[in-house]
Amino acid sequence: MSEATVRRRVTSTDVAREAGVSRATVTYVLNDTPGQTIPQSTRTRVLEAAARLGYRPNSAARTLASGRSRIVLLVLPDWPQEFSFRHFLDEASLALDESGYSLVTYTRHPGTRGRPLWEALNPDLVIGLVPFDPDDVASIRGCGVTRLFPDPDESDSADLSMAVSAGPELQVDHLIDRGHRRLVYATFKEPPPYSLVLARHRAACDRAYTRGLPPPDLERIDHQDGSTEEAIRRWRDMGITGVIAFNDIVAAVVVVAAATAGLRVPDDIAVIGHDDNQTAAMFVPQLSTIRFDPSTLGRDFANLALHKLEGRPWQNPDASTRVTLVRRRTT
Amino acid sequence: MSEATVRRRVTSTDVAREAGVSRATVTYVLNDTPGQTIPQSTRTRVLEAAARLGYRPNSAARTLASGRSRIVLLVLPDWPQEFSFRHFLDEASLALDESGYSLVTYTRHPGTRGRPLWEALNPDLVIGLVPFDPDDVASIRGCGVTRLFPDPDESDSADLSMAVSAGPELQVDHLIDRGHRRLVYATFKEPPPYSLVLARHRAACDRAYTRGLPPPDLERIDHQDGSTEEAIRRWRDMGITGVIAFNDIVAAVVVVAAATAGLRVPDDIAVIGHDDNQTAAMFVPQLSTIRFDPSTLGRDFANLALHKLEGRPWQNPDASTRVTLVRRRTT
DNA sequence: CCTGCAAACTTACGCGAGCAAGTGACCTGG
DNA sequence: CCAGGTCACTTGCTCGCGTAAGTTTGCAGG
Repeated sequence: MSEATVRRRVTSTDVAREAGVSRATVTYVLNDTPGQTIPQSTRTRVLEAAARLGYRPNSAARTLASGRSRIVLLVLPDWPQEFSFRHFLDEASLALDESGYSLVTYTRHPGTRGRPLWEALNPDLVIGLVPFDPDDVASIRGCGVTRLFPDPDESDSADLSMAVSAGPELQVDHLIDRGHRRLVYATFKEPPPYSLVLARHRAACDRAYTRGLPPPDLERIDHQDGSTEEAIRRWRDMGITGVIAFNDIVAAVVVVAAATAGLRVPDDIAVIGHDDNQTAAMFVPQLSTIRFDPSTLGRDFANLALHKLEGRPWQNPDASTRVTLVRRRTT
Repeated sequence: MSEATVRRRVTSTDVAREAGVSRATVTYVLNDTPGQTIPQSTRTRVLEAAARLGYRPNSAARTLASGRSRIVLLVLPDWPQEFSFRHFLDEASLALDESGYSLVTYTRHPGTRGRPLWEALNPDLVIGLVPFDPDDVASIRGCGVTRLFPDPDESDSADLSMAVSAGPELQVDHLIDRGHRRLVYATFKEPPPYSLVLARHRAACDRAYTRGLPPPDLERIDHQDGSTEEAIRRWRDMGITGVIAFNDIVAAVVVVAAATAGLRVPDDIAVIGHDDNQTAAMFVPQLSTIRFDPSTLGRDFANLALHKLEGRPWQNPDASTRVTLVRRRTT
């Protein structure tokens, strides 16, 4: 407790001296290294010394020596911050923490100049919610990261993407089941469609195809000018009656514009959102949308990471049990 | 380009061998170490060798040897829901990147168990958007981090908090200027008010005080049950005519509930949001709110960080030029 | 009484980079 | 012709930790 003249960081050497053992013993005790027999008395002596001095291992040194940083880097595409995403991250980082890993999130969009974060962090694993482009893969590999997901060399990309595609599939199914045959996919003009938009759109196209319909066009609307109303009239003239919205905000804009254009929702045109945003239930009319359980998805994610990191058993969970339809008043 | 038998990471030793110089020379060239005289010929030889081999310095080794990680950790009280926050982060990390630092964001809420991220990252600087609680300060210091902000020992907390308080101050001023004398501050019951909520509320209270009004109560509403309407009737009976909403979503809920309760907005009750959310302009009626320029704030933030890291000059920018009032139809 | 073996440690090396302190070679001024 | 100073490097130590390979002690079995 005495104030040292120079506030130097406590190292394992200090702990060793304090406990009256060698540095190696300290490491063995603190890391529970298997294959070492250490009596309880020594063990407690070391642990108490470490606690007394407030020892924190230097993560850089540990990473250098062991070759592992115990960091998982989650790369997010350009991403509107849905409220539920927080729960996803909470759950994922908690589950990873229990196994000694730290989760770091990194929002990266195509235009980014500058050094990517995986270069600064030496992560053991880099996970993208959507596939990486080839440049990024090369960059990640060049930093000595051997584990990444989705890994283009392993063709396992399907695993996590199911969590992305299940929602759009439900949207399409629901609209078809309500009798709609001609559909569009709507998103915002600004910001330009990023990878998550494209991934959801592709999933919707695939689903429409398997249900025997043509793939819905990707329509980019704007909520500033009047272009949305114009688009809606165009859709009506084309016989389109079902709108798959990228998210609830897009859905809200479409619904408002439909009213302005004199169309009745859902009779003339049905709209379904995605994410079950906080505002979705408050909107007038209340939005039909897709809800997913972020906590469970977070745990799924952590399990996948641990599978990649340590080869733990893993089976792809059934996404359909994680994602559900919420029908309200716009379909 | 030949496929090595074992894919080993390229080190500075490899570069040195390839360039025909010693390792020290490589370090000097790549780091532009001042005080070293290196002829252009050698310099290019080293740089070309590094490029040819695809050399990436090992950040753990560098951190260990130099004692600096070049990582800035930004601790957020809660996952940002505001769209504009992305621009803030983009701009901040870009500006930091130009000086060789990486920005890592970390969402930490009070209940979090598990190892905090500053322990795993060895950041050079930890910045919180709102003040840290004492436990966290101790934890951060215990990890060998000497620079943190706001630093309770330096009483400089005012600098960044102005970016937080300017919005609530504008909200209060606007309502007062519109003739409202009795105000409340509204936020959601779920999730429980976190530090950003409390910080904004405190700022509103301070402003009300300087304008000669009693501090507005912090009212926690719910958008699921009917409690909001009940609250609104209560407010009406108390003579409250102005509602300061924590953000635009809260404002929207209040507006909807006011309509349900039979009050006219803004005649019977005025509501002002915060953040100029994407939905704010689309809502019916369109929400009055607070807009701020996230890019400029991001650059301000980066400058503050560089000031803390390297003692660069810094003067507190005038927050009032970064934050503006957007009056629409709810005030 | 000696051998063998496990328990309970310690010694010593290496991870990859930064940096202080050398070390020749060359030049310049007196 | 030599002292002194730059240039252009290299040698060697260090950061804090993980871990393989010893080393000593105690005890059981033959």
